[in-house]
Amino acid sequence: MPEGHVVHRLARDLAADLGGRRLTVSSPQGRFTAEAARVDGTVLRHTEAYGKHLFVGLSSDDEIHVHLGMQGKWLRVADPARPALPQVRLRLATEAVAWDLIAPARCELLTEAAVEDLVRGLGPDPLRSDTDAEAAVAALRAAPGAIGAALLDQSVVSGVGNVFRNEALHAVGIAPKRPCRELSTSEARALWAELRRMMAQAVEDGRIVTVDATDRAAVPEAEARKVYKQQRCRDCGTPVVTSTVGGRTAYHCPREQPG
DNA sequence: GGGTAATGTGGAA
DNA sequence: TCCACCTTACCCA
Repeated sequence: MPEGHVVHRLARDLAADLGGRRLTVSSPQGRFTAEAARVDGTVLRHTEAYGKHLFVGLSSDDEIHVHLGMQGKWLRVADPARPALPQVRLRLATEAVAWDLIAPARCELLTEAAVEDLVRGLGPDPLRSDTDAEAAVAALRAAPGAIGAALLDQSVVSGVGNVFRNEALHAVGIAPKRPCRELSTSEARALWAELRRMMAQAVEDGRIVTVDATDRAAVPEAEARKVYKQQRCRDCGTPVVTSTVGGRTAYHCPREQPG
């Protein structure tokens, strides 16, 4: 269940397994059958993540665009001879390995021009090296409404989901309901830097762990965050406050995130 | 075995 | 603001 770190990690892992390889493309579930037939036998040229969007570029000049939505996931299948489950929307296979896409919100073929249009509508992605930090800071300060809502708006910044917005705001001591226009430049800079740090760490970990731990992999999922879905703040023990911000449940520590 | 929430988004109301 | 979508995981019985 994917925020941007999952998509960036997938771009990397798919490229490692499938980059430069000729693909057998199929849609066992049937909702991508015509498109799969069109690109079956093409070579995977590159993969790219932008926000929560994944693009798989093929030698036919088609791009497969995948958005996982809330439930989508890719499963790596070590034995490509093993038939896919019937609910698999898309299988990308070589003779060595297969990747199966389950329950995506979107899976479609786009032209490169259509990809550019889509990406143009996305705000800066903290996980990309080609983003302008000062532009991101300006966009955050200029956004209408609360910072907790702006962080979920993919046209303001992209790739941030409900876990990162709550954990990053906590890390920099900003309450989710603070209006964007009230944020100082230094606050917005700290928030952007924290998003970049936290999300990059999550790409490496393959999960979101924001508590301090020597062995990050050993932290149980339910205890991996400081405020998100926590009863008490894992820094100071203060009861976590829940509210609705930007249409989703926000979590914050009233002591460390005043206002 | 059933019921529900879920790290998301877009369209209807 | 609500709801539908796609599926899984976890809780409860």
